[in-house]
Amino acid sequence: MRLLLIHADYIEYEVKEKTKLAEDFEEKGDRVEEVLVAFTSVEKGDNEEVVTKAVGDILDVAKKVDAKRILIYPYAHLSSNLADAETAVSILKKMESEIAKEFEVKRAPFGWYKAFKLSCKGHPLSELSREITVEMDVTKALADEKKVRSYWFILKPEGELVEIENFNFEGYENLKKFAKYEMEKRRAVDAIPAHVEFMKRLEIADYEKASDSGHIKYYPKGRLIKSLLERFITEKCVEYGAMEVETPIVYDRNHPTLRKYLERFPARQYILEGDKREFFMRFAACFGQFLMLSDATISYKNLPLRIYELTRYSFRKEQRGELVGLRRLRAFTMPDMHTIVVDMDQAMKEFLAQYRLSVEVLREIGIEPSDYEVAIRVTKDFYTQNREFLQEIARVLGKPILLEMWDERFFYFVLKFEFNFVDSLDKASALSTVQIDVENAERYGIEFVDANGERKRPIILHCSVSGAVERVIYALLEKAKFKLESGKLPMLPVWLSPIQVRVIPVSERFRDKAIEVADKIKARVDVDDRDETLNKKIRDASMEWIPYIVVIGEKEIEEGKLSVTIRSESTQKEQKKVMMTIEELNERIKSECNGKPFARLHLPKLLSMRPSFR
RNA sequence: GCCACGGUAGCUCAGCAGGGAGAGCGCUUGCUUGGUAAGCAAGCGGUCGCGGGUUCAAAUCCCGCCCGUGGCUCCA
Repeated sequence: MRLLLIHADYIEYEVKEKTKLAEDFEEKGDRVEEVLVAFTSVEKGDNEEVVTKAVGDILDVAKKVDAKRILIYPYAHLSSNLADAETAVSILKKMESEIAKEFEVKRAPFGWYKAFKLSCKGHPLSELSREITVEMDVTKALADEKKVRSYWFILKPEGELVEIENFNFEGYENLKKFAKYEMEKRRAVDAIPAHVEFMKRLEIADYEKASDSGHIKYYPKGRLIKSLLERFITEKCVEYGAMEVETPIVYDRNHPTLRKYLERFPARQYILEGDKREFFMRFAACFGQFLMLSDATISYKNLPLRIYELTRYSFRKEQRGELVGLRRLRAFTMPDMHTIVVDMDQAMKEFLAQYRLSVEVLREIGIEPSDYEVAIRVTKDFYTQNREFLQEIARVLGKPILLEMWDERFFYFVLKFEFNFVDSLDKASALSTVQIDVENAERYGIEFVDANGERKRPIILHCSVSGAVERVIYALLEKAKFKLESGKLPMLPVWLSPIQVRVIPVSERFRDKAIEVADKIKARVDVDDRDETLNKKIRDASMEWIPYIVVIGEKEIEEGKLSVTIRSESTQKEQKKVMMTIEELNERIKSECNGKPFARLHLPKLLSMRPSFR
């Protein structure tokens, strides 16, 4: 709603002509003296809360300027995002009746062309404009969330549930850090997270000042890593049985179904002005997929039914202070799979299967169960009814789990798990997650037909099998930091290393030979043909975390073998050098990358041809 | 969004009780043609984050804004 408030000696108006939207009005016009005129545009999405706020504002001003009465004057020209006429009239009437409780008030008719004369008093407060918006129902939603009470437990692998203060954390240091972080959310550190330095130095990614905060640019090496992860994660979901789809990135903010969802979750949306409508940018793929499912004809025979999308991007306008490197962004890429199932029994079976899938996906990416901690969030009711099921989950990884129990359900789900990575600064961030949603099938009108021909509401599972791809990269880089601290050499898994093999000629004379060898290696391989010393080139390759460094000179040519420095077996003190044939090297790399997608090098093969991006 | 600290060459940073804009790395050129973690030399390179103010004079002092990091908060 937009308001223009003018404190006037008088206003005089005369109705001229009806528009199509006009409300009934018998008189010719009116003259009101010593009045605060509230020129008002009712906008799309305005509701009772807006009325309350607007009335509060108008009364405030009226009292401050000592006006004797108020006139509500519908004035469309203050906004380009007007509400429909019916809503506008009802809102204006509501304002009138609310103000009438405290103040003398009149209202000019809606939908007429009117002539008016007005004498503005001209004192400092005599002309004011206001824009009244509601943060959806954010305040209410936040208040509701605060009311939900959490109880913290540790679920032991044998299935025993222990109150957190009675759990002995000896031998579970990481879980202790995580639990502490979750419950207290306090931590004083004075360091830049390790991955931020790595992502810049390795030319993976960097901040882009010309964009909004939390939007990142990816250099060729970063794009390559990200692309491989995206392909891998997508393949795993499709292999699991999901149908890949693609849905829009922006949605109507006032779409009846979506609006209810937005109100329920006080998100921080990016808002986009359309020609006629106002849009928000998606924060997950739920909307598009749910809308697609609500139009689908689904039989119980089709269930469980899974659809999947890799969102590039999802947008969340997180608070400035929350944004850090690749850990939390305002635009991120997330695998988002939704599964609809017949009933809670099937939901639990799927939940367990997707839990196992998430473990497997992270493990193949290079993130082991020892690298993360499991959290389960569950309503008290669900826990009480499904104790054995939760014990079964606890057995999968055989390690204790942090369990948060809510006395009532506030979110749309009754059960959720997350895998949380604890980084070098003891900060925890969620990777994989699955939730059992008992609310959105109803909201979106998603149905299936059961064996008796009756329409039923399914239960929906939300699954992000790896969590945001950017966050996976963050976890891999932070994990590399741990390696560095333990005296080993930091590196990425071979299948994700932008350059897998570097061939270095001992001198200019062996350049062509080096290129020839490089062409026989089946991997992402490049050749350091720069005019630098051998030492320098070895050092540079090492600084780039290249898994295999091959040196070519007289000796290698004579022997017909390669001198290979293997990073994963070297330490900061000593390099592991092995003589092997090209075939042996190829075989080794092949086995390390088995089952993972491969992308060719998308940088010039010769280092002399390659720019430095920073 | 709030509080604190930071932003100087492509990168990492020094200079900051006001008065010549610097170093190392990188880049270019020349010498060097090497055997497993930085060969030598010269040169190029800067609206000192942006905007305003104070001053004879501002990278340096003051105000506002932007970006980053930590904390608060938050994380559908």
